[in-house]
Amino acid sequence: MDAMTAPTDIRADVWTAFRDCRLWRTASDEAVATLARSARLSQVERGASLAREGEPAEEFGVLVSGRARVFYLGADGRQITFETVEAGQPLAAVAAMAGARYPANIDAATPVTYACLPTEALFDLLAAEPQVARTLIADLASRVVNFTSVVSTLALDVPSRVARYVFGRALQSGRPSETGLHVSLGMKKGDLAMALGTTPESLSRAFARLKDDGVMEVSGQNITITDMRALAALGSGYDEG
Amino acid sequence: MDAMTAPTDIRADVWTAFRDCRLWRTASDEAVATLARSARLSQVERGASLAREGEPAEEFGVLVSGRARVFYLGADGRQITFETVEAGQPLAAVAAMAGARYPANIDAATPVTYACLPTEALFDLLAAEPQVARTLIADLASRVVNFTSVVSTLALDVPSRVARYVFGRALQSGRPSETGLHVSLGMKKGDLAMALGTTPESLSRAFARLKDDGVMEVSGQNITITDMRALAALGSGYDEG
DNA sequence: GCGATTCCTTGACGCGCATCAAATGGCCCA
DNA sequence: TGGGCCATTTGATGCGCGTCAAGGAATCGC
Repeated sequence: MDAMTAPTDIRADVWTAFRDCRLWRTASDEAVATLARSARLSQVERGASLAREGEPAEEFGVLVSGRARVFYLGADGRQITFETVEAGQPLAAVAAMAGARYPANIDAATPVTYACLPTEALFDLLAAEPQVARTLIADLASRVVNFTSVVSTLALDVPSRVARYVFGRALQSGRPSETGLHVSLGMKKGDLAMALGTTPESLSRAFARLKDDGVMEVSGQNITITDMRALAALGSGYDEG
Repeated sequence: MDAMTAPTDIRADVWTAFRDCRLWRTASDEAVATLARSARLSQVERGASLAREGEPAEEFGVLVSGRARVFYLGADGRQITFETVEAGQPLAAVAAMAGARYPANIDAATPVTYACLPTEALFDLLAAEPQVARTLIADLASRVVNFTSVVSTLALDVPSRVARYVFGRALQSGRPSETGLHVSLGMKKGDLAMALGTTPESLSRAFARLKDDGVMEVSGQNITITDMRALAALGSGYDEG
């Protein structure tokens, strides 16, 4: 992706993560290196908590390796996954920029390495390179837009949410074959259930129903879409930003 | 609020709306005036549509007078209100900055006057006065945080959503008395039902239940909170930004 | 004061989903 | 090959909420 090799005083994986981070995509290599140097690295095991709802957000992070899950903890202990964060993506940056408290919880979904930065480091970068602001603003705005899609997804029933998800996967990684469009779910069904704000049981029934209706075939994590038109109609409103 | 009077070539109400707009709170009066001058004014009646989901967002607006409702239209025609926009607040600015399509619909809840601007006008302002970026970023970030609260609210059952709303009202405008904390709902119950993503019937039952449980007394739009602790527990997770 | 409209409440009913419980299937390892 | 563990499925049950329908209650008009 980037021709530049890591500065010798920065770990290669850390450099890659920072350089890939879309918040400051348009920043210079030097500015990114400065940012990376001021970071504090942490390594935690699967299941560890990276942030708890309600704590003041004075730092933000960049995920170096592993996967983290951002979720809201309902009053009754039920949890809804907002998003899954992967290497090179910012962690809790929004709360930090808003100067607010964390609005959600973050857990490590796998063993995770992440870099921690004080919020001010980000504003220092903006002062040094003002053109980065436009990138950052566009990114934040996109996040707001994406959240509206999360909300609207929750307004649909479970089969529709599944249809929307599969349709989205098909758009970005579907492989045609003579029997239909092949798609992989990309995660275990239990995890998918959580990401869609439902339970494994209901998800299973939703797949059974979509199968009965002749929309798709299901075999483990592998899906064959047999009626793309019906799938699109079910997950209606989907648009890929 | 502002000592400055409107430039003579700008309508007083338009100037007030632009000067009050929090997106460029830190901009100079001249910059705001430039912005206001490049705006196109429109006036529509109650119920008119200001933006439709799916249309490309090449302009954004500032509400000069009246109230507008931002809502998502579910597949079955049900609608969920995201927020209510009042005078001096931006309209569809997020979608414009993201360069995306409108993710939601906007209707006039009352007769509305609004000013329309091309997206580039905003970026011109940022180029002229870079310090505005920080304001804008903080505001956008807050919006993202607020959206997470919308999502988490939808994860609660209806009585909890009501409790959360009343609790929030109590924090910002509760008046103590010997019988309890007096609060006004601030809108008709039918409107509140929509704002909370439910129906008037369910809202009515929720109030009845809260009354039975001894949490509050209800009389028209006037609420008397008799058990603040229980109310806070029901609407748990609330935090005032 | 009286009707008309709008708003709110109450009851009955059905649907979708979460929950509990149990059965089935896949996979690794001994 | 057999046992244990986990993911997935299936069935039964109950609850919350939206819907339809009807009955008050408040407000505004004249």
